[in-house]
Amino acid sequence: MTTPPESQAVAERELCGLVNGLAQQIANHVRERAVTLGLTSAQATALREMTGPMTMRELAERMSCEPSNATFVVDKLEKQGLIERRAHPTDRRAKQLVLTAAGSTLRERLLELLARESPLAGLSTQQQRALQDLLEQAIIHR
Amino acid sequence: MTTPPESQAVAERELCGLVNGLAQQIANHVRERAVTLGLTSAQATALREMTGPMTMRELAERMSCEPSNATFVVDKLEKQGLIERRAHPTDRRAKQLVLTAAGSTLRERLLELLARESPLAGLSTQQQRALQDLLEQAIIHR
DNA sequence: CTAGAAACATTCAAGTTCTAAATATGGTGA
DNA sequence: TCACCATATTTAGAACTTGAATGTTTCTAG
Repeated sequence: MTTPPESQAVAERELCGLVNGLAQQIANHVRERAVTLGLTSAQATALREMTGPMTMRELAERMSCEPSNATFVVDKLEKQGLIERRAHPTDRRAKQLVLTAAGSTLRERLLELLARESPLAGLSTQQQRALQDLLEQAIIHR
Repeated sequence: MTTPPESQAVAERELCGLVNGLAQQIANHVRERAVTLGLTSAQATALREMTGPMTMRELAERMSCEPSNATFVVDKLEKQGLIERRAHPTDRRAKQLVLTAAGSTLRERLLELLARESPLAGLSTQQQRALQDLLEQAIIHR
């Protein structure tokens, strides 16, 4: 009992739509929480991804954007005193990004807000695990 | 055997990252195909969502964007002769969007391109169904 | 039947995000 | 050393987004 390739394509299209829909919901969720802290979405994403000291390139990759884009965002965060660009200890080409005390504090509050009413709350822990497995396989196998 | 709420939050954060990652791959996939047809991502999305005559508002919703944004995109498509704004048959406030012959042709080519090397090809048909179920549940229950 | 509220589309202003190309500087290996 | 790669930034231009305001038209409560 195979599915005709025609409706297969339709199903994949709808599935892409669902993935985008959920991603959109997540993005909205982030944005809504971010504005209450005076941040844009990208700034919030950057803050969230700052799990520790890293270079511009690393941050750009974690944000899945171009380095020039990361420069723009970090500029804003630096102006707000949330992040610092230091000389990289071993590579003089690179900068080392470090959160300031204010940045760390704000990051904690952000993570707390993001955890509330998560867009994934409609799924049980088992279902979240299943979803994770499927997404990992989809992302890796291409 | 319950999971501590701490690591639960971490897991959800990672899952959000995966969803965003796959959405990004899909978006890149669309963009790469779109440029070969002289379209931007948003224009391609609009074309893809034009399954038939509809109003600006309907299109905006299908594109999950603001109506003012849809105006911007439709302007471009209209200049390229791919879409037409007609008077709505029953509501004089609304416009009815209709693809031109060129628009229909291009849409077909776009759909064909999008179906090739889909970002979801790493999943079997069963897995795609499972993913669909999970995503629908996540999106609806919130 | 009429006045007020709501819906549709557009415009405008301001800002954010993105790509692509160019630049300056520093590292690396033949 | 010298040619090549990597890091970060700058710049220019475009695309995208939001939010508010506007002009029509429709709906609806009274």
